[in-house]
Amino acid sequence: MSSTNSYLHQLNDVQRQAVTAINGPVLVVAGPGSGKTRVLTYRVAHLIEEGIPPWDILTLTFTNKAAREMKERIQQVVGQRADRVWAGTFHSIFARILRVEAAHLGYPSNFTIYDSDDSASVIRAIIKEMNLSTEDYNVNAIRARISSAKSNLIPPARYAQDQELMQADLLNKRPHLQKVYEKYVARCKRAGAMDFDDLLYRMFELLHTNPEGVREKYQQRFRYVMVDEFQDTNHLQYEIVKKLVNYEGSPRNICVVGDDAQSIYAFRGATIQNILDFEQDFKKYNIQVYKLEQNYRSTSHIVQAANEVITNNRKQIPKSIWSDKGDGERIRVLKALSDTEEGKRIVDAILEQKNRHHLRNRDIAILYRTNAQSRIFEEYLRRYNISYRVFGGLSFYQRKEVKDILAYFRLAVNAKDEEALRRVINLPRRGIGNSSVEKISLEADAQNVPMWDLLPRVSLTGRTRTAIDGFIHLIENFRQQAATTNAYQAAIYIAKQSGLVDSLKEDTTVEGMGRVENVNSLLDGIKEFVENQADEEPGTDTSLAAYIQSISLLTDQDEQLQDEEYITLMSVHSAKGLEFSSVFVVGMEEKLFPSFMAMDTPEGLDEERRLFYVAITRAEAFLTLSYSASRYRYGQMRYNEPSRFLNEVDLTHVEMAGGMGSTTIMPGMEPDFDRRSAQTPTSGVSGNFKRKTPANQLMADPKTFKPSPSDQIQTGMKVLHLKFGEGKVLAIDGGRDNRVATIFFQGSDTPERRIMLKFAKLQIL
DNA sequence: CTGCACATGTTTTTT
DNA sequence: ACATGTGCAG
Repeated sequence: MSSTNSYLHQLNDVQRQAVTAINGPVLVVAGPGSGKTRVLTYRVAHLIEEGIPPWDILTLTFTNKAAREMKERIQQVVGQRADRVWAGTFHSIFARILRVEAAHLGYPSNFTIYDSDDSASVIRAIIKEMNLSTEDYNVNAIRARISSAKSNLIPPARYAQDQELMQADLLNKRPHLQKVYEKYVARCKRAGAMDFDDLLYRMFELLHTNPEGVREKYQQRFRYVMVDEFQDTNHLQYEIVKKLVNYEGSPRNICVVGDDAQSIYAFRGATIQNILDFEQDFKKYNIQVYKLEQNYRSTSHIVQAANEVITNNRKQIPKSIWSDKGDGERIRVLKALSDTEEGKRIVDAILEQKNRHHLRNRDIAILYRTNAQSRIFEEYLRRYNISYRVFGGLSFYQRKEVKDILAYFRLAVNAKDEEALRRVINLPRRGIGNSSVEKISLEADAQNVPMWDLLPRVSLTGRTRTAIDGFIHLIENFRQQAATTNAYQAAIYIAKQSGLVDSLKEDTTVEGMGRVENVNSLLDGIKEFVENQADEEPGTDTSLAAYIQSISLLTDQDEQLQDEEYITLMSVHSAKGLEFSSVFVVGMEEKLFPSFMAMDTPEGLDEERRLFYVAITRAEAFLTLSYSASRYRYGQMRYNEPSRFLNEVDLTHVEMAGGMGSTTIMPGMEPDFDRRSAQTPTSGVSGNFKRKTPANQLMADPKTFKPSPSDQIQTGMKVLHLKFGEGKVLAIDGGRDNRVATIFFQGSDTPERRIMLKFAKLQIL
């Protein structure tokens, strides 16, 4: 039956093998644009067609969007049965299970999920209460360290015994970090709250301690497990997966799909070691490995450039991505003198492309290393009247006014939630100031009870006492509402009675009105939630608690957009998994891309390079890279050198057109503010590139290497190149600002190379 | 307790 | 540049 199924004919040989190998462990290494999602979804569809009950299948992804798309695509093949598959993010699936099993862990089933801001706030309070120096105890650094400890399965007690960790903290002048960690965990617990890491950690704990045989329950439940973006999993996630599938007598029907070259989240604990470990761990169970190497997304120049770039990394799973879509356009490189000029040139180029190639806005993306870079492009896009959308930055749910009202909702659902309590106990002002809150907090800590429980009996008098009693009454009232009416009714009630909306309305500035607007759209969203839930199946949960749960794992990225026509502006990180006809990767400069934070270590640099790899492989047909000689950073003008990554792209893939500003735009559209930036337009395209070199062939010692100024380099000189070693300059040609040297490097497989002197690092010998 | 001036710390961030 | 947090005077 299944062999005649049409979906199998939509796959190439390797893809089909990966889809139909349903028994035993499978590792799929999937290059960019190689049909990874297709394989994953068809594999699930295939399982169902083969008679596996959908509810036996678990697919874990990283984003809600990926999970949703997968469900939709499975549905297209197998229809409604797709709804019964367990498809979701690690966090959402585990949260769902943890709500059911919460009692085993000493948690209420309506536990709150703390986001990163909540976590930071808890840590900040602990540092303050312990009277630790806020200078040495940087909140974000501590949060990262706690997160990393949890991700590596090191609870506070084990942390205390770990000499290496304790020693490192001591050296960083944070000897009490372990104590902060311990308190943090205790506080989350007593607040009935789990942070993002807890959703994983507690899941592991549940399977590990195995109360009343829950482990076996889920092992039998999930007989087929799949993991997407496996290169992004951290140690803890892999340990959970192993608990689920790697046990005595297990069929070990586990399929992981990933690409080591696209691992860009090492900074938060993701490790490609998991891919290597997976191969080892399942070796004896007849593991099958498939490599998807055909790229269906991009033309050859782009794919080959990507291949070249990534070979500069020290470690990787060998693979060769190829495309049969033809050479396509060469990669363009734009140079600008300032960040403003970069903005203008990019937007000019966008206009030109739109005209010449009839691209729609949605075909185009501007990708950058840091979100702060978006502003200048926004400015020009606005001026040119091109619609765009910026992704990333503050999410809707992170806005203050939204968080404030959500805090009331959270409190109505779980009164133990201390972060929510701190947020709203004096909002709007009701005369319960910092010192009172501090007192309650310290007392709660001493007695190890939630702050909420202490409110009635904490020794405060007079006005404050009255205010607190009023607050208790208010929240009790809200709890009542939340328990008896649906989410929308309760939300409206709370918004009014809390006084929050009224106090927001007092601010009649544009921003103030925007905040009221945001609260209103939140309320609209809740209304929609109630209606949708009611539509689903009669009897589904439309409570405020259910609403809070549904949004606490959502981000802005999940927002479904109509097919509006806009240009996409986002960080390279956010662009992973997406594709566009035309991609502009901007800010290709040292210290920016690669980031100065990651430049010092080889591992950091490799990750930046993978990030660049991700960036360029987003492009289907047109790829433009740009850099600027200077830009503002933290309010200060900085001068930057072009990114070393530009050097790693072979010249053959780059458009060398000397086209001086060939980016003419339609007459009459030239904005006059251009005159304000008194910059002369630079001559068109340029770049600094090298020819193909084998990776890891350092022929000069980087420690003693000192590049000479490029304008001193003349014909006949002996020079040293970092990668190619010693060479002789045979000739120099090109314009004054664009000199290209032909250099003969002895012993290289392609001894004669043409190198752009402007940036190439050469030392005169 | 509240409001304002000053100081501080800035990569990326699926959840 | 800019937002967010802390300290101090009223």
